[in-house]
Amino acid sequence: MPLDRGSPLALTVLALLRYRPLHPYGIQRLLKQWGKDQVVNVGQRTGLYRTIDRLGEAGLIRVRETGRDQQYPERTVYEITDDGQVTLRRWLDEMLSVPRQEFPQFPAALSNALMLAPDELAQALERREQVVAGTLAALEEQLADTGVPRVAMLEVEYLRAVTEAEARWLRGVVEDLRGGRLTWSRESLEEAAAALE
Amino acid sequence: MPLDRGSPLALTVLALLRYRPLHPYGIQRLLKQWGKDQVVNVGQRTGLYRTIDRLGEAGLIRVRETGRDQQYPERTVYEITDDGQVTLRRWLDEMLSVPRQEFPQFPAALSNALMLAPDELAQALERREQVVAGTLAALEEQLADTGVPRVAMLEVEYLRAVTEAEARWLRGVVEDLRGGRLTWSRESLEEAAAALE
DNA sequence: TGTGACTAGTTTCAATGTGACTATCGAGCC
DNA sequence: GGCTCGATAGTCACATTGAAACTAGTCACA
Repeated sequence: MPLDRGSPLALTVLALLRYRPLHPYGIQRLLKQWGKDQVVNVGQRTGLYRTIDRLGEAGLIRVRETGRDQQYPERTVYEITDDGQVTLRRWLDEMLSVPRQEFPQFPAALSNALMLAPDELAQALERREQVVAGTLAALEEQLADTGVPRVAMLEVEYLRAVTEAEARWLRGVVEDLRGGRLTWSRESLEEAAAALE
Repeated sequence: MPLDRGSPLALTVLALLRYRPLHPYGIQRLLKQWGKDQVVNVGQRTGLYRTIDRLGEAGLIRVRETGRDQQYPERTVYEITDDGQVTLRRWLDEMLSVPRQEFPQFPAALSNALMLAPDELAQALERREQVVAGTLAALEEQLADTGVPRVAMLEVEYLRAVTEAEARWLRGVVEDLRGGRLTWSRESLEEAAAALE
């Protein structure tokens, strides 16, 4: 059970334990406090506990101590092993350098856009535009907050870059739809489909 | 079992069956032929069969006929139901208009960039740059191929937009790393971490 | 004494990702 | 004839992931 692939959560847990031994709940709190909940799914604790179990079985982390600190329930504190340190580096390097084929919902949905009438599509994309503009603003705000070294904000920079591209693209398409520069009809599409097949 | 959430694959299968009743293997072939394998995971057939089962149980598709055409193994041809038509519209609208929180690997990895030395990070990101440049070129090529109406290429347009943003961002960061405009040391980071906690 | 918020963890169910495995048919090779 | 190869079609098994519900103790406060 060598655990050859690193999930975002597993990577982040390992990295955090490298910084300091901690118990699961503490990991969750610290990750949220550091805003990592933007990029890893720490919301559902189930996933966190399962990840920790797997990391333990693979020997990448181990129990350091277990005990209680009067007012709190029992806590199991984990620490990273040497094996964990090595694996962490490997995972990080691979996840950074090799883009992984993922299948987000939006492009898949877009690829069926022709099912809708131009006006319906415009409405749906406008609603998306609103939300995306909101998250973009939030990202900008985070970047404006100085005091944090840039290297610790790279993921926010990256997210801003791609979110901005999405927002811009959405604006363009909606304008084209509203301006009639992008249209289609059932007939024209049936021809095209027939031609493809 | 009303199946309230649509996965990329489920959406695409429904959409395809709306266009024409077909058997699972045929669905896979046609999706690949239409290049949908870029945006939905049709590579592993297991997922496809399971999706079809679920769609059937939910009453969104039904068996139209099952039989064999001498030289081929037995085939079960499915068709979409009225319920399926309605659900398809609902899913499509929602997937287009409401961005779903997803957790891709790259941002999660990036958020641990400070574990590496500046030079190591630069190397990893350069390797990524290469690959991303390649996929970007492939997307451009698809878009240059005229003959397909624009509405049928929206997902490619979108992917180009965000991929281009990623490529540009990567170039910028690598340049800053190589030029020494983006650096850090263990000490400076420990201070920052302490301040955050 | 009750209520809500925080801490900590478990259980359950559904969906996804991946790889390996079985089996049939037709075509070409020796 | 016997052989392999590739396309067709489908199944099995296993691990991971996502989301929600459920249990339970502690603390603050009214």
